[in-house]
Order: sequence, then C-alpha cells, then structure tokens
Amino acid sequence: MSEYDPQELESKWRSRWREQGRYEADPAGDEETTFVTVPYPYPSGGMHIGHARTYTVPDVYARYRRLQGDNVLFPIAWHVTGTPIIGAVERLKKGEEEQLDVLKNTYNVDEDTLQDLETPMGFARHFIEEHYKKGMQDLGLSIDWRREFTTNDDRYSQFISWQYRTLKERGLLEKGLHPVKYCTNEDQPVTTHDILEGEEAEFQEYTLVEFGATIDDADVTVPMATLRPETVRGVTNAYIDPGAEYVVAEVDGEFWFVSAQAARKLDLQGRDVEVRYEYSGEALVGETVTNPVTGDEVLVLPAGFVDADNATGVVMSVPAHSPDDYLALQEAKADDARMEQYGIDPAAVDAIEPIPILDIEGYGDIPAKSAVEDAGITSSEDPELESVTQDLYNAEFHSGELHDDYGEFAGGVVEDVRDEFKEAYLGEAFDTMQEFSEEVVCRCGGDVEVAKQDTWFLRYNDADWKRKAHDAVAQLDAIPDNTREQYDHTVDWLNEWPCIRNYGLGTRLPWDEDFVIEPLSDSTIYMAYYTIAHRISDVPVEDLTQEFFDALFYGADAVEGEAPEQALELREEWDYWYPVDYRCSANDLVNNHLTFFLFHHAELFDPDNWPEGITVMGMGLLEGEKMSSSKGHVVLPGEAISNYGADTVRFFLMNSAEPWQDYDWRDDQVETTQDQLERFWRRAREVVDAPEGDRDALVQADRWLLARLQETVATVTEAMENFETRTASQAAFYNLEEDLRWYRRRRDLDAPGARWTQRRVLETRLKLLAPFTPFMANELHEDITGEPAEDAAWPAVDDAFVDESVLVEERLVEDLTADVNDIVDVTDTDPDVVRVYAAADWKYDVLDTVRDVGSDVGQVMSEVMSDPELREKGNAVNDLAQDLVEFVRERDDDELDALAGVDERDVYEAAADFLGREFDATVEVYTEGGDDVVDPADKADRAQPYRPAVHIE
RNA sequence: GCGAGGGUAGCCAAGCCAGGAAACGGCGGCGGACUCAAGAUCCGCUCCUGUAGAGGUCCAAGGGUUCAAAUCCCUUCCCUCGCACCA
Repeated sequence: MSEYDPQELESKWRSRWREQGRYEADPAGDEETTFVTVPYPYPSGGMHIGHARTYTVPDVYARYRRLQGDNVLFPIAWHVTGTPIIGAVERLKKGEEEQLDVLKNTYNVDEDTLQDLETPMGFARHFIEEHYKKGMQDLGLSIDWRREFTTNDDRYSQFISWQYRTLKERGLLEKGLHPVKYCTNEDQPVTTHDILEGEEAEFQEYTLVEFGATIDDADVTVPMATLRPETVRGVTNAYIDPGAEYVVAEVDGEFWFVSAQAARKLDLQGRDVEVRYEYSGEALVGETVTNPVTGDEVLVLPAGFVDADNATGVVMSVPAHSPDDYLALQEAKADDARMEQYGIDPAAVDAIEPIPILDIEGYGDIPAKSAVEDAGITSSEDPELESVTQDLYNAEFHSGELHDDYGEFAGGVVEDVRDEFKEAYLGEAFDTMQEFSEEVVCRCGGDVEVAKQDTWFLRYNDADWKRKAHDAVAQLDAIPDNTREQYDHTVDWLNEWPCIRNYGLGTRLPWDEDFVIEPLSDSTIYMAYYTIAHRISDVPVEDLTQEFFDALFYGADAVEGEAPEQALELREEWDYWYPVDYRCSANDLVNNHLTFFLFHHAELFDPDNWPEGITVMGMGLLEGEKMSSSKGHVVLPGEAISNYGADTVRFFLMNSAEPWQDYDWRDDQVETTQDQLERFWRRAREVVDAPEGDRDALVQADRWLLARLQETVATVTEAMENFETRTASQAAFYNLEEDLRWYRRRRDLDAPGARWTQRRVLETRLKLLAPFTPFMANELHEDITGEPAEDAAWPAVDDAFVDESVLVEERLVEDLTADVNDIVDVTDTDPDVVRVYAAADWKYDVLDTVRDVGSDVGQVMSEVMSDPELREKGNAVNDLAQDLVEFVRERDDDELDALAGVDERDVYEAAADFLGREFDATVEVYTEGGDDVVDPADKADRAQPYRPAVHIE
C-alpha cells in the first residue's frame, strides 16, 4: 500500500484484530497487569465525538501499557439503569416531534427501525449496537468484547443485590422521609425528564414561624413562611391575601391557619392534615397575631402581593430588612381608605415603624429604607427592586451582624448563625415546610409539588465511612493532582443519598421489590464485575446467592460451610485483575460518580483493591460551542471517521489538549491533522522503500538526530506515564518532525549513514505513535520490520546515542545559521562571502573565571584584572564579563560542561559547506586574532565564546 | 455566595509547580524557492522600530518581593465547570 488510504488500511486492521481476538485478555503468568476502565455509556441516544475522546484516552494508555509488556484489560458494558431510556421511549411512542427529529436526523434512525425502539431494551440495544459499539470498533479501541453486559441483566442484578444487602447489613443504608417532585395530577413522583416547566426548580426549606392568633374565639397557630428565620425579631406586622381561600386545619394535632393549597402541600409532606374550617383571608385581616419569639402583638394587613399558593400563604413583614416589606408598609400607610375598608384604624398602621435587627456596612440604620432610597425606588412595581433586594439580602447574609437582643447569637454574622438560630427554635416557635423555588409543571399538565416519601438512603454521612473514603483518596493517583482536593471536599460534603427510585430499568431493591436502585448507586463497584463477566454466564442465575459473591470477593473463609466452587474459580480472575489501575472519566463526575466509586470500594474491599488512579477529562466543544444532541449540534464518530479516518480522529483528540483540559473539535483543524498524517505516511513510505543503510557510516548530523530521538523517547515515556497525551504526541510527532526538518537541510539523505538513521528514527517513532495512531503505525512498522508495532516493545533510551556534546555543537550551527539569516534579512543583502570568527582564547579564560567566581560582575572583574594581560584590554573585558555573566546564568552546568569540551572553530569549519549551500556563498572560518585572519570590516573582535562574529559581503 | 479551574501575540495553545531568551508548537496571513500552472513540499517573515546579528514595549488590570517576574505574593476585574437526588 503506497498511497495513504485510511479507510482501506483501517478496515484491514479492524478485521485482523477481530479475527485474532487481539485484545481479549486472560490471566497468564506473573507479568504486570493493567486494568483500565471508563464509565459505561448510557445509550439513551447516540455516541458523539465527545464520547470518542473519553474512550480513546484509556485506549491510548492501554496500548501504551501493552507495549511496556503488561497484560492489559480494557472492558466495556452498557448502563441502562433508570428512567432516561424509558422516558425517551415514551416520547417516541407519543410521537413527540422533537424526539423524532433527533432520532431521525441526528442519529439517522430509519423509518423501519423506529418500531424496534419502542421498548426500553430495544431502544438501548439499537444505540448500543449501531452507535456505541460500532463507533468504538471503528475507532480501534482495544476492548475485550467478550465481557460486555448491561445493567439490566439478571446476573448483574444479582451482583448489585449482593452489594446492597451487604451495605444494609453493615448499617450503611437507612430508611427515611425525603422530598421528591410529585405530580398532583398523576399522583406519582416525577423526574426532571417528566417536567415541562421549572426543570431548574430547587427544593427550598421554609421556616414556619408559629404566630399565635384567635379566630372565632379559638386559639390557632398562624405559621408564617420565611427563608430568613433570623429576621423574626424584626417583624412589625403580617400580610395576607384577603381574597384567597384559607382553612383552619388540624396539622399533627395542632390547629393551623393556612391557605387551602398549603394544607394540601403539608399533607403531601408527610403531615397528618385534617381540614376543619374554611375561611377567606379577610378573616384574619385587622386581627393581631403574637410573635412566638418576642411575644409582640402585631397587626395583620391585607396585601395583594401575597401568593396563597406559595408556602403557607401568610407572610411576616420585616420592613427594616426587606425592601418589599418596606415599600408595602409605606403603601399601606398611604392608603387610609383601603385600611378603613378592612376595618383597620389608619393610625395603627401609621404607628408601625421598622425594627432593625442587624447592622451592615454600607447601609443606614434601617437597611431596607436606605437601599430603596439610594436606588430612588418609590414603588413596589419598580423593576429595579428585585436586584436591590438581592444585593441587600446578599449583604445581610454575608456581613450582617445580629443585634444584642439575639442573646447567644448577638454579634454573629447571619451566614454563620442562621442554621443554629433556626435549630434553636425548631419544635417550639418554628416548624418547616418544603417549597419549590419556582412553579413546576408536569408534562401531563399537572401541578408538581414537593412531597415527602419513604426512601432508602446511602449513609455517606457516616463518619467511619467518610474516613475510609478519605483514606482511599489519599492513596489515589489523582490526575491531574489538583482533583484530589475536590474528592476530599466531596467526601466531606456528601450527605445521605437517596439510592432508590419508584420506577426505571435496573435492579430491584432486594428486600422491597417496589423500588429500583438508581443509576449512580448501581455503578460504583461494577468494575469488579468485568473481571468475571465473560465467565459468570456459566453459573445459573439462581446460584448467584449472597454466599456466592461473599466467596467470590472475600474468599472461602467468608462463608459458612463449603464455598461454591465456581465462585472460587471466578475469584482467581478477580484477584488477578483487581484493583482498577486507572479509571478515566469526565470531570463533572467528580462530585458524584467518582466519589461514590471511592466510597464503595473503601467500604467493600481491602485497601489493596482500592482504585489506584483516576484520570478526569475535560469537556468537548464543537466549533467553539457546547455540543448538544437535541439541537443536532454534534459530530458523530462514524461521520468523522469516514471523512478523516480513525487515526486522524484519534490523533486530533489526543493532541489538541491534555485529557483533563477542554478541547474544541474544529473541522479545519481536523483537516490539517489529516494532511499532516498523510505527509507523515508519504515520508515514511520513502524510508521503508529505501535501502537499509549502514550504521557504521554515521556522521555528526546523524548522531545529532539520534541523540534528539533519545530525548524524545524519554519525554514521551514520561508523558505517557502521566496520561499527558498531548505532550507525548506533540513530542513524538511535531517536535521530532522539526528535528527532521533541520536534519533534511543538514544531511545528504541518500548516504548510507543517513539511510540507517532515518530507518532507526522511523521505527522508534512508529512505536511511540502506535498508541495514538494504531492503524497507520502498525502497518508501517510491519512493512519495515515484519511485525506490527503493537507486537514490539516500547523503546528505551539507547545510551549509545545519548550525546550532550553533539547536541550543543549542532546548536551552535543552528544559532550561527539564524544569526547570518538575521543579518541577511536586516541588511537585505545576498552575500557572496560569509566570514565567521570564533572568539580569541583569552575570552574563554574570562568565561572560566565567570564560572568559577559566580554572577557578581564586580568580583569577576577584580579577579580578571589581576591578570596584567587582560587588564590591558580594559573596557573590552568589562563588557565581555557582563555578557558572559548573563550567558552563564541562562545555562545549566551540564550544558556549560558540554560546551567547554567543544572546539568552536572545528564545528564551524565542519559546517562551512552546509552554510555555503544555505546562503549560496563562500564561507570562511577564522579565529579572532589568528595569524591568517581576514577581517575587512573589523568585525572579529565582536566574537564571544559560543557566539562567533560574522561578516557578510 | 461556596468549591475548582482559567484569562499569554489575529485564532488555538506551551511555559507558571522548581523566577533568568519577544515567550515552544500549530492554524491563519505575507514574501520567496520549486512548477507551464495548481496542489504538495521547502525556506524566511508575521508586537513596534531598525540597511549588522540590535533596541523598545509586552503575557487580564493594578500594586509588591527580587539584581531579575508570564512565572512568587497581595488587590481588583472577567470567563468556565460543579453546588445533589438528572445521568
């Protein structure tokens, strides 16, 4: 194959790998093992180029470790747990346009196939086979395909059941009430995907301040909802919507006056609610209510802005700290008629004054007043009010200091004391209820409310468990290293995690089949399942008992009586591969999946089997923008590969950024990459087809290139160890290419020594590139040596070619060439003669002195001036010493030592022919002050050690 | 707001941890070589000034430490990601 035809080349290697089962890995001798994993894909849609990188990073590492002689396992499976696939199928069955558009136009599903997608597993199967699996195979991922499974498989479920029974036995699962999104129309919990409006809504916990009131001669509680419980001492009055429906309901045995909607919500939130009487809001207007904290009696005023459908429908007013309340109070004071209409004495309203409860810098004594006045706001309709309010709330939260009457909380900053303050009154003056931050509507059109449901939690807040998780973080190779603190932070921050859902694919909770274990909770230790996935199918499902997995993971001693033999056989597989060496994953999973992964390993396995490393990956952009399958803004791997070839796609993805950095797929850049690979191919073919050459005929330029090659090998190897795919591929491809560019100028490429050198460089380079562009590299390597690169060994630095002095010598020639070039450029002359003057001997003596004495110019001078011969030269020595101090400072000792062994004049004489060709001129080399020196322009004395003077004419 | 990361020439991007070169590469642009021509390839230039390899001004902004700062410290501004029951 002489033309570069990636499609033909790549399909040939794909079938070869498939036929050979090339990447099927089994326990063998006692060689090193490497086990890399990547989160199994979720096939609720197709694969795009962003996924391609996620899977290529571990593949590149896997291929690298194989070249290093490891037995490498790289498996994959399919995550189908949960509701997204089910949701997608439902939208398809309903004939939703957007969904059909994505399926047909983005993922090219044809009309006939659509009906196969109408069952969840049918849907998943389609995307697994037609997109993910095909995409992965086209990319040339070195996956052991015998081990694939889905998380809906019976045997997998038995494994997950074992995990959850074990956690329950260890007290790490707990049952409790938890807020969920609940559709009041369908009477069931809903997920984000079911929500039409308010997808971003958050759960908010309101504090209910239990004011006392008397209604129809009966004592009732009027719970007023607030997000700022600490303002309770600043309440001057309350507001209610006089036209809305309210009720007195018995809530957990107490009589509460709340809006009709609030009574229903409280019912959903696990309260025992019985509605006893119905009222309109007006019933409370003009009454007084008693502040449970201060004992103050305050007036209830009518207000249209109160929303009976938010929280309890009754709010307390804190005009000193809420711009809204302040303005509402001003408006109430100004509207005597309205007050009278509700039977309220306007004088009583006029008497209401704001009560400040905290101090903040930058605002007056009454912050809400000064905030409103400074902004020139006079009406509650002013659009600027919202941002003024937000600013004040932020300022109060972060820097407001509570007044003295707050007792133990006095002087405290709101941010620090709010929760404690609230805690102190809970059960007495305070209660709580949940509410969304915005309105939420179900796709069915029904109203979604917060409901509390019995749920099972994973107790990530367990102190012992947290400690073990921290230990797992501590022994982890976190790549990049700054992710380590993110794991620690997440471990500390994680609280109880509800680990079940009401419906969806996956594993049923073993002791309560109504619930299914949710996706982030059934994917924490499944890497262990890979080690046995291809053999566990020989075990009948019913034999996969608790004892079976106990024996498998904890050994024969962990079970009473005879351990199942098959379990012990599988245990050997597990022992052989575990632990996971590296898990490669997206950086947005640090906060949940990856930390869960650490938690569960830390609990269920010994430290020896804890994960050894995690590499996180950055986001992919497409032409500078976020990819989005719903907008069709994606590139499918299949398209990219058929346009450019898999090697180009892989190389671009690995080379454009390090794995943890964000990268940008840009078509023009990918095209350039393809051109570069094609150029590489052409050049490589020339070398392959040329005679082998002769190692004994090496000259300076050959030794230089071979020395550079050794540096490259060292750089690439170190980078590969650290997952620095960009550094590695840049060094192996671009940096070496630059060296070759110089080499081609310097050397007659047909000379036997050059032939040998080029072959050696190519062969080594193909091995270095094999993890990145396996198709091309294997093909060329096989052409040149008879075996594919992947069957060879990773190159080691060859000491025979490590040569610092040849490197510095060549550097002198490069510098000289660049200098002459500069002069030619600036003077705009085409030289006939180039004269090069190496520095006089005494100048090297000054250099030696500088090296001995150090960088203090004064000291260097006094040393130098003690030599009478040098003293004669006066200023020239002074200038030189200054320059040489700089020169020495900028170089390390190795380089200076190497330079010290170089005879500059010899180097320039040897390069004279080359320079002559470069500039089409005669090149003459002299030594400054030599007997034969020809120096018409008086340039020679400008020579410095390793910086020859130059004259052109 | 909290946690993490970032702001480098027209664009992408390295250097920053271990201070010492107008600052690696690539793309784009300009000029030249080769060619009938195009493509490919090769060479040079691409912050400002400059007919001798130089000088000047630079790494978000401002201040500081140092003989020396893109790099260390402080302040400010801006951007990205995450902040949970979505996977």
